Amino acid sequence: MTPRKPEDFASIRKKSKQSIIKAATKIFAKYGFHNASIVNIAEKANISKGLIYHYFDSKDDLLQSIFSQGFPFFDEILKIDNKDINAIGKIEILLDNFVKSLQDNFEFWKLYQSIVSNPTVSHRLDDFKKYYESVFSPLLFSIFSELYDNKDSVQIQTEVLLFAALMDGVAFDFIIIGEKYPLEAIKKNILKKYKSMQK
Amino acid sequence: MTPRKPEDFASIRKKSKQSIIKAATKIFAKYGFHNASIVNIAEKANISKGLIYHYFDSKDDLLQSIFSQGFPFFDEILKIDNKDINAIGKIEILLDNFVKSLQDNFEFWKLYQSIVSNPTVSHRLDDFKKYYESVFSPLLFSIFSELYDNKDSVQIQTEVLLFAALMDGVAFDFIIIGEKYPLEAIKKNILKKYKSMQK
Amino acid sequence: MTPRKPEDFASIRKKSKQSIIKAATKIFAKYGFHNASIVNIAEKANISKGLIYHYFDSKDDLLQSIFSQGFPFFDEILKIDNKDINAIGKIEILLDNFVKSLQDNFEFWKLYQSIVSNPTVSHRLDDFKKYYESVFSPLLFSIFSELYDNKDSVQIQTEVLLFAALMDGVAFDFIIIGEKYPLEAIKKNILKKYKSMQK
Amino acid sequence: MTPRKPEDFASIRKKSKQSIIKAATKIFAKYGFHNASIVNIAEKANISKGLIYHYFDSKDDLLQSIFSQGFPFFDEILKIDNKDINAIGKIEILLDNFVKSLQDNFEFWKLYQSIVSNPTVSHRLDDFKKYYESVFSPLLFSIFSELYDNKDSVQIQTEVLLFAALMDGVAFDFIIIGEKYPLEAIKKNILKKYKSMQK
DNA sequence: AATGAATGAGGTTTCATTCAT
DNA sequence: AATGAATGAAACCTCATTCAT
Repeated sequence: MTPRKPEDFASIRKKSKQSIIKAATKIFAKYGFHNASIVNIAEKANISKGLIYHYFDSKDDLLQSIFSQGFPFFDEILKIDNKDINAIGKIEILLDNFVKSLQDNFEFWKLYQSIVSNPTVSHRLDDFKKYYESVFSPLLFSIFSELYDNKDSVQIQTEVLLFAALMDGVAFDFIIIGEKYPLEAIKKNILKKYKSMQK
Repeated sequence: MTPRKPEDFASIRKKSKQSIIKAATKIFAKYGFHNASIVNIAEKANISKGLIYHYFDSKDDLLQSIFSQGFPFFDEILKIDNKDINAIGKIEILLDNFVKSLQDNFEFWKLYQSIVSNPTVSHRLDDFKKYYESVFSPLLFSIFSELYDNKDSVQIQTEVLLFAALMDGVAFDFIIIGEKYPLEAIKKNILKKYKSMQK
Repeated sequence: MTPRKPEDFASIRKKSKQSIIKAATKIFAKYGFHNASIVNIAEKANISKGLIYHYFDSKDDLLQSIFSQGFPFFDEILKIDNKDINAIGKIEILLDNFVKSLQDNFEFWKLYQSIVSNPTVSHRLDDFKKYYESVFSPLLFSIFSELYDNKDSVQIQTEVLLFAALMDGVAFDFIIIGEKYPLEAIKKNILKKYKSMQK
Repeated sequence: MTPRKPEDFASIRKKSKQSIIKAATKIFAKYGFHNASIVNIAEKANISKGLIYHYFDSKDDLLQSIFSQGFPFFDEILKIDNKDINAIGKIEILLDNFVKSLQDNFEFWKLYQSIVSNPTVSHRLDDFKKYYESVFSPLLFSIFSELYDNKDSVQIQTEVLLFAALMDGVAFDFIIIGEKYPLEAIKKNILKKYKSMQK
């Protein structure tokens, strides 16, 4: 019965928020933002619905918090530790990270997709998308600049968009089709194509 | 003065249904299925909400009717008149048709994307998706079989999935980004890549 | 192509009204007033719903018209041709007529019952009920006055109410239970009871 | 300050549910099931319409709940404490209980009557009617078996139906006519008739 | 921090009624 | 006389949010 110290409260608070975010991600991913009810989420998190409003201002705020917490998922995709590696090597790492993230954070990306396609709610992702743009595009641009060193920047930009479209498309199909989608085979095929282009 | 004839009624029906479907496609695409209200649609179509229920059983039925009417959009993408053309030629036509359809039926495809990503409503697309599978996959399979005639069927299938992912990704990005997305440049780049692989 | 004479129009009009009333009685009896829709009735009568409003002001008016037409059903129950018959004889005829009417005009009485029990619509029956009161009560009063000639008018009135309750109850149960209800056996039993009381 | 305990919630729930059922019984009885709106009921109960849906799944469920709660009303009619009493004594108690219940639970029986006569909703009473059949019929059968010990079972059954019809008819007329209906006088008259038959 | 009772705006749906032809 | 397209009031129901405890 020792009184809790302030940092205990903070940690409890943080833990509670986390468990709500986790439950909400699952429920939003499963039912879609609109069909997921606050009660669903509360049940999944084993708390009362009132408590959700203790931690989040609104259902919208809860959604936004999920994506605020999602930046690390994104960073992991882009993590290339060895800087000395060449362009193809970087693409390989990128693809590896990407496939891994799709599998590990399936629900998060599923939710992301359903939100980004939903015109009314997609502005909730603006920060996330801005961050994505600010980090992902430059990285890809540098990689493809190295890969095709004789091209002009418009052409490089097209290559970047094409690669991005490919990743988005793979993610899209994987999320819709699920486990049966041969992620690994496709990853290898993509890599092979970029390798063959290099020579 | 003379009472309306059955064919008059039929034409009124057809016209009204079409104008509702048109308005609904726009509104659903703009706001998303759940955030679009029947009143929104009625206002867009300049009719009363009651009339919508005169022609469609429910909001769901209206959505389904939109996709039932969407098969032709899909067929147009796959239309390859000249059968004597080679694999690359077919891919080129396919890409041309695809890009054209994305531009011409932007709202339809935007709606399609938001629905397919929406877990709760996506089963409304089952017929559409089945049709897609039954027509699109075989066509791509035959094209890529010709293109890579030394590969086994699993590899061909992977090529098919890759091409499909590429198209889905391009559609995805175009729909999110809009007019600014360089569809034409990307199309040409894709085609160039497949051409270079052929040799 | 001889032009129709005025009386033809009148007769056509009458016939049309009749067929609507007949259909409406069936549909109202089957679904209840509120759950019966004008479209149901129009379909049953093989006409358009608009035409119903040509003949009747409203759904309510249609209901009222059914009961306005129902007086003869009621009169038939009370028809006792031979005036020289004694009280018991009259009761017997009354019961015979009553049972016959329940069977012949089942739907009408079923509708009557559902309306009379429905607080919101029952005032539509006021005329019918008034007529009932004005004709039925005096008749029963005279019969029971004869049957129990030594009783005072309050006692006679109680006998009248009891007999009425018995008939209402039999009708009620018959309508709910349907064909299986042993109307004839019950009729005979009632009659026997009144006969035994006579002595 | 201290949060509410589970038993507090339970008591709030019980109280609220009861007050809704009470209000709903009144409103349904007054306007009929279809003409009674959820808002009417909420106003009568001095709560919001949302709360009704917090406790009941639907308007239909609310109706059914009323009848689920009505079994005790029914049991009270059949309560005959003294088993040593003879058939006539039992009939007397039955009639007393019946008249008392009609007066005490007027609104409930009025609602019952309007529902049982309403073809579309009457199946909501199936449980209630089954219970009625399973309890009421056997009791009456045993009473009339004792009263007319020389009769065969078909005749006894007819007597049972006749008595039931009489009660239904009395209830029917009382509910329609209201306070002015001389329930007591009629009850006495019925009893006298059965007594006179006994000898 | 925690609960769940209570609210009410807003959405879908029904259907009697009107009206142009 | 006849049709059925078109209207809109009114009903049911959902659910994010508030609040007393």
